[in-house]
Amino acid sequence: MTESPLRILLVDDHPVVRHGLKAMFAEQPGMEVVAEAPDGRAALELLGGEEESRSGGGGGGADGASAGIDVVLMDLRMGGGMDGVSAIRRIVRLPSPPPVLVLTTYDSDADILAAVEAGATGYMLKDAPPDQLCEAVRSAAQGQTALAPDVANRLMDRLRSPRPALSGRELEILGLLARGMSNRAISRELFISEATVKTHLVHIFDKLGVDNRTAAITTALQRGIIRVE
Amino acid sequence: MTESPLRILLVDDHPVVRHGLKAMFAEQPGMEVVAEAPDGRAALELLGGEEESRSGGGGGGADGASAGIDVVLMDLRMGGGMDGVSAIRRIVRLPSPPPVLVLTTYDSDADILAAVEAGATGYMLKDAPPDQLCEAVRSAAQGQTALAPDVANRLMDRLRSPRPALSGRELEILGLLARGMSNRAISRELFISEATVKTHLVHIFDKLGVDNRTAAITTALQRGIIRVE
DNA sequence: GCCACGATCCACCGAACGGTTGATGACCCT
DNA sequence: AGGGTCATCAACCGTTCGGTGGATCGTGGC
Repeated sequence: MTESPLRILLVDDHPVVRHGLKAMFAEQPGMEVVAEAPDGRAALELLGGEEESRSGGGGGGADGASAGIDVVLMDLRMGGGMDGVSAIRRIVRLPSPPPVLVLTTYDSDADILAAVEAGATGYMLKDAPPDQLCEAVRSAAQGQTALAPDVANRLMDRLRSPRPALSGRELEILGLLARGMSNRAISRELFISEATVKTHLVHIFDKLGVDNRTAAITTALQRGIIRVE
Repeated sequence: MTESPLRILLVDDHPVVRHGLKAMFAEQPGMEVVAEAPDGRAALELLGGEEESRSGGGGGGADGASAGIDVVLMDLRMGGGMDGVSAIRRIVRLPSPPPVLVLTTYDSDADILAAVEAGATGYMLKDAPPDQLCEAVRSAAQGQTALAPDVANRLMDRLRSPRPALSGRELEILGLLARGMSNRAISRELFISEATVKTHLVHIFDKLGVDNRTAAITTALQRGIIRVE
């Protein structure tokens, strides 16, 4: 149906993975890796999105933002450079943005939701078999959602039993909690009273379905609400 | 110097990564991927290590255990099948074991130490540039240690400021702690008194350099002493 | 305007936690 | 026999935490 091959932009900080995907797509008819980037920033530059300040232009070299890219394959959590989610958020704001298919190792709620909310067209895991991956890329290129089975299940679970979302302040306190800080220490850090910290904690425990701070940390980690490091 | 190419066994649960490594080594003269496995169990079978019970043999088909493999490239943390560390532990017990070079995403203390202690010849990270990787494979094939810079730094740090090791019981209690259990719950789980739990906790805090249970969990996670999931 | 929600604070109380000291038995190594 | 480590328990005490029931204030939506 389409005559020209799908032009793919790879964004992944692992040279090995980039190499593998490139080789994999090289074997597939109608798919071609035309660009690579080790992080979000480089990807945006390739897409012509780094020049946001140059508004109103349009007579530049590359025509438009898509810059000859039909689909972006994007890893999350890339060391050093721009985060995958931030990159997605920016890419979808480009004039005529290419669809972004996330390809990552992690399947935590936080990663999935952040990516989808940022505007990802699909979410695949790196342990997927090659043909599933190719199929997903083809779907994504046409703008259709492509989800790995595990990811789809997680989303369905979430819809079935919706978790109450933590407010911004609660997330902030949860983060400090996970650093091992006491209520008093948190209160001083945020310039609020200890009583307020306790109130927030009660709400956090409530929303997470736990009854003490250690359990709050571990369930938050499990659900990917917070992260170590 | 060596005339026949290095024969490599890849062990990784990600098809993409296997593909990438294969393509990468195909470009390198004197290196060749001759076998692949998605997990430790499959790797052992390829190496002829699944028949441990056949002791005293030696006149079988394949000569010895190495089965024509010069070096094993092994991921840790593979979904489903046998863990990478367990696989290494078994491989090095084979009659004439090939060197095992670990290639993984994670650089936590726990992973590195477990792998080295299990008998890994080297430890590289997946974000390493291809030529560094090839160099490491060559070194490993000759039985020489090959460490990624970050990994080497971590090990040196550890040697400079040796951490007191947690005892078995302390690790057990730390694990339960990280599940959000109270002292009383832990005591009931382990059939010991609450006083004993508290004593262990004091020792754990001491060794980790913290002063409360939440901080204990997070530093233990950071150092890779315990893991989420 | 009113209502919902989030963020802030207060007071009280019982339970849990953290720190200390001290003690016992088991085991291993020398 | 002695010294070291580990695991076990006890009593005590001050601090922190968790739970409850309030209260005020601002923002944003209907």
